[in-house]
Amino acid sequence: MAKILLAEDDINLGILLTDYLEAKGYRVVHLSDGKQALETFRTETFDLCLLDIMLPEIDGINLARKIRKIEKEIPFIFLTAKSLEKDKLEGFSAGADDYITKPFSMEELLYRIEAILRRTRSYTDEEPEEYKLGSFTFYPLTQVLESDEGPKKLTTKESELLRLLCKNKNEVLERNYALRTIWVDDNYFNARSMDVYITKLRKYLKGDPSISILNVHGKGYRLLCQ
Amino acid sequence: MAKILLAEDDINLGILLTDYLEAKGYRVVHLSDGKQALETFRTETFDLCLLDIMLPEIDGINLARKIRKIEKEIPFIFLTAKSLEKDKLEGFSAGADDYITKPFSMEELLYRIEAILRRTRSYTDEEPEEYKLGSFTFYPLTQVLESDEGPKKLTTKESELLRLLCKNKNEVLERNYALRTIWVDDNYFNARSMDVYITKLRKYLKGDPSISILNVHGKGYRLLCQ
DNA sequence: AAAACAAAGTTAAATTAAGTTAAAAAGCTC
DNA sequence: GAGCTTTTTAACTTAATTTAACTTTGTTTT
Repeated sequence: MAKILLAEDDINLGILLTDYLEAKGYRVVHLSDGKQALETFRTETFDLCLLDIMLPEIDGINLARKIRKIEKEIPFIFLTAKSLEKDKLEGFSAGADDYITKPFSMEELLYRIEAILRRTRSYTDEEPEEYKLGSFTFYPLTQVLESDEGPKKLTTKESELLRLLCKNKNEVLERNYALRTIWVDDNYFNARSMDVYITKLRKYLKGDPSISILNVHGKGYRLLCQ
Repeated sequence: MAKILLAEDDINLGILLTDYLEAKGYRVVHLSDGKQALETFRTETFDLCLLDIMLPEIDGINLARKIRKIEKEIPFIFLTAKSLEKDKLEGFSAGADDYITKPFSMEELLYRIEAILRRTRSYTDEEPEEYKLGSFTFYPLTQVLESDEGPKKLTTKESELLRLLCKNKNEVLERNYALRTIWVDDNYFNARSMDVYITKLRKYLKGDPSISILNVHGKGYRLLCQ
């Protein structure tokens, strides 16, 4: 299971988070200042960093920059008490993968952690070069969907959605899972946006009647194919 | 972390800058006149100089010229209260890497410092001699892109952009990161300029269909190659 | 089973991002 | 400072994504 570096100076919150995440099966190393966190990062390997923005010694954003220099691919989630836009911008420029404003629910945080680990793993884990879908072949890396008619270049969003459907071929891909993975945030508007993309994918795939994207009401979608 | 020489005679601003940059993890040595700054530069080593143009004893521009004689490669950023064009011109002729007009935000300054350090460091870090891109070979140091057709000399901007793409081969190179690294400032016009360079690079690389520069809408570019 | 509600589907418009090409401006070199 | 290259600006085009408005389908309530 994933190993998480938690840098949080509020001791109570830190312990709470550690206990919760450990209960969910993660390994958590909790440090209460930026300097210690950096030292720890140098000597151990982690899958994800959970950094408070306001930290003694080295603040979260600079800590992230330093960590990024050591390991380019590691994902960050920033925690912050203030919902200041400025922080948010700075955070993203330091390479934040996500951002959560205090107070937040443990469950919300867990969702985001899982979404990020899924995203980062999915590309580092061996990604299939191609998916066979009836008379179609989908190449997720190049974002191309090939049919008898010839190749069709997909947009990023189309391709990511089709990729998730393929990974869960013949099983239910949950709406929220997809939204969190592709759109990060599963709000109303992103959900509408996803509807539009489902329509587009159905249109692209309608050449072969053995392939279809079924809706499972209230749950998600099932990509059906032999 | 980088060590910065700050020459600023406005004591309040000097202290403010020193505190801010130290909080961001830099080591800062603050001097309030040109003579002291030069003396200090002779006895210690720095990674970057932040010089006010108006300084007692030796003004910022002449200070820069003297410092350049001691260390040829050191980057400068000039600070000035007046937005006088004349100053700007003189500053650049003295070898300024960047220029910031008071009043400026601390964040703005930080961005520029980071962009410059990235640029100057990236060349001292071990840079690959060549990148293999399908049937192309790109030599970042000599700025040459070689294909079956023969070698093509790239311009500085073309080469730097291709270099960043290569460094992030098969992953997303973020637009803003590239803009800040190559163009220093990620404003609208520089972004348009970068578009132009992407078009140029695509044209140069179109000889090999296995190589392509994919756009990831709202994020950046992905240099795709086997 | 009709009404009420919620979820999903469709289509088009609006918005924002990116692509292309040419011309203008800025930098060099001799 | 003429003649070159490089870079930026401009004008315009195309494309990706989101929003909106409206329709259909499924589920629950009474």
